[in-house]
Amino acid sequence: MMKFSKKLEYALIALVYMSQRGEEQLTTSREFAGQFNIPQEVAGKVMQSLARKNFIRSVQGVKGGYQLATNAGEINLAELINAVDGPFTVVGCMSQEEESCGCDQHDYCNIRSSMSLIHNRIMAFFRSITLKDILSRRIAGLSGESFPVHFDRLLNPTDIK
Amino acid sequence: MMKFSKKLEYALIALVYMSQRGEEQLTTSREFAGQFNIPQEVAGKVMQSLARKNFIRSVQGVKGGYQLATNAGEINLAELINAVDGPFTVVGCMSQEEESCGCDQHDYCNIRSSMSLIHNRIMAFFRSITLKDILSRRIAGLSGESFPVHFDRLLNPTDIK
DNA sequence: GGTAAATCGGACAATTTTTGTCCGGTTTTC
DNA sequence: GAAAACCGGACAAAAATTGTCCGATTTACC
Repeated sequence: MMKFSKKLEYALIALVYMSQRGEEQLTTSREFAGQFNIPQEVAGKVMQSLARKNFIRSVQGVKGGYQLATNAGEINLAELINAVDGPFTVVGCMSQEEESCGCDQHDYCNIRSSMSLIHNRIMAFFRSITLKDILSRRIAGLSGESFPVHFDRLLNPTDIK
Repeated sequence: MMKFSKKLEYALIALVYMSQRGEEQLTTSREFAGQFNIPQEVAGKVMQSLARKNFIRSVQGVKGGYQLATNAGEINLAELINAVDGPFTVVGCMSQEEESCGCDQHDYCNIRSSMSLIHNRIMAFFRSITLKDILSRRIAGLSGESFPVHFDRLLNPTDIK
């Protein structure tokens, strides 16, 4: 429940992978798929999504491949989710117009305004996480202990638009 | 993608609904289902889940139904998700032991530690939202404007266990 | 004591979403 | 011109979600 999609995982893995080999390096979807045991076609599509949003640059033809965009480090998780999975909604009626909503019955959406709030919060959270954050967290290493500093700014109320 | 499940929605609606009619009031699953146009059996099962975790109290037999537990207001969203949908994981390998993970290949989990961090953050966020919060937000009314004060404490680093 | 209304709980069916596959096209290097 | 790459649509398979069915138990009331 509420799991990240595989496509998103693949996209993150790809971006991290490409970050870790030089900026200039070209990576083919085939190579990426091989390295991480991901179905080639799927890897291809994910990278295409990333290219469409200019998170990475595609080079066609033999000797082609993908290359990290300049300041890819600033890509945030919200953009990434949107690029790869389409719009994120914690609850169905988040995207629609005020009244339509799809859910029936009178008192319904009991919950709507709170859900909207939660939705905004999570969006703000995702917006605040950049690829650079993800990268540097890994460099900082290890799993168990206390909370790394550069995550501390996440989700303060002013982030809400 | 990453949507809350219907069961969770139903559970929230139920708890809010029950909160809004007196504490002592009994609510049958049939009545609840009717009010909100939810399939009876589903409504029943959701309420059973809630009862198993003692979020609500069940009274069997004719004239039976469900009753809000005392200080139900303190139930938090994380508990609720767990009760209704089972354990929450942003990414597959979150629940397993260190090594098994399920994902193959060498460099893999590129991403693991960052995902774990994100997972913890979201958990902390959900833990910090109580039923009371959801309720009062609704009373505070309206949608558009600035952020209500009682949500401000969410997600500061010390929440991480 | 029997009947009806309610909670329980398991098995299963239907639907939707996610994930992966296939195939043909275009671009470019050699 | 052939091979290796990106591109993109249609579709198939698998998994998860959602909903249905059925029978059992508990209890109020006649």
